[in-house]
Amino acid sequence: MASLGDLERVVMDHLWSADGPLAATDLRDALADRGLALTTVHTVLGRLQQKGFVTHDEARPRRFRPTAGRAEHAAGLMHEVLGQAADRQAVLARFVGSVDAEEAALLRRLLDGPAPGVGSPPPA
Amino acid sequence: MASLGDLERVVMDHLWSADGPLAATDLRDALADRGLALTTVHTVLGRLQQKGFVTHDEARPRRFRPTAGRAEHAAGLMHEVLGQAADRQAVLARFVGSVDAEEAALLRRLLDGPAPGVGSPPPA
DNA sequence: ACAAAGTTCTACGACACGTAGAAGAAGCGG
DNA sequence: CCGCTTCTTCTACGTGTCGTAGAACTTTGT
Repeated sequence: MASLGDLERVVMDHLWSADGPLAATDLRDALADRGLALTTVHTVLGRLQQKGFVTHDEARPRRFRPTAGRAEHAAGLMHEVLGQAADRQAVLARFVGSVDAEEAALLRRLLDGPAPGVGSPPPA
Repeated sequence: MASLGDLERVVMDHLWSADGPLAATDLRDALADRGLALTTVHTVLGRLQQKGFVTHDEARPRRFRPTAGRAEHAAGLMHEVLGQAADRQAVLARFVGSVDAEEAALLRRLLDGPAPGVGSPPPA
């Protein structure tokens, strides 16, 4: 999985938080604090598209949306890290050993049976 | 946590796999397939040191060793990913939902009680 | 003390990323 | 239908990181 630059990550965050697909102008406005030119937003969106993180529809003011939800993305990264490790057991052991009690409890619940309501809803 | 370049990762892999600390020449020899100059190895080691991934002793042929074990590193990365996520529950749910049965069983064991023999031995 | 080996300093080319101008394409009000 | 505005694409530049290594300096062994 390709990695994200700073601006790329910020853009993805906005897309993930958004209710629906966003146009480039929406993002430029959302990132108004950076005072970015619209073309800059487009360049970033183009790169995100090349990397497979976003897609856009065919309608004319292109609307972009993430190809995977924020949680899927993060879980995917975790898997990637785990997959690269030679000794997955050891990694999982360290990982489990360092999660806090609350998360441990959550993990137990998740392992004992797919938690209803927190399944795998497709991204908005 | 800073990220690793390709060569940096290879070097770390060697250090992680090694029994004890390695000198620059050991690494040059271990990476003989790349035909790297010794100075190249030193540059990489210097950058790894700056990033906090390795330390060296004071003895004259400097001997380098990782500051954290391979598993600690991977687990740390997983935590980093998880920590950045807004909705940690959702991420954990996706993560657990996509590990294979064997790993799920391992996770359950690890959560139920620290697995003996796979504790947290400090890196060699 | 001298040669060999090790270490540090500095540098360069390639590439990713933030940034944006210029040019082309599409839609809209008249 | 037509020009104006907006959107999109193409291309480019500056900076930082990384792989790479030469040159110079330091330490060690004999």
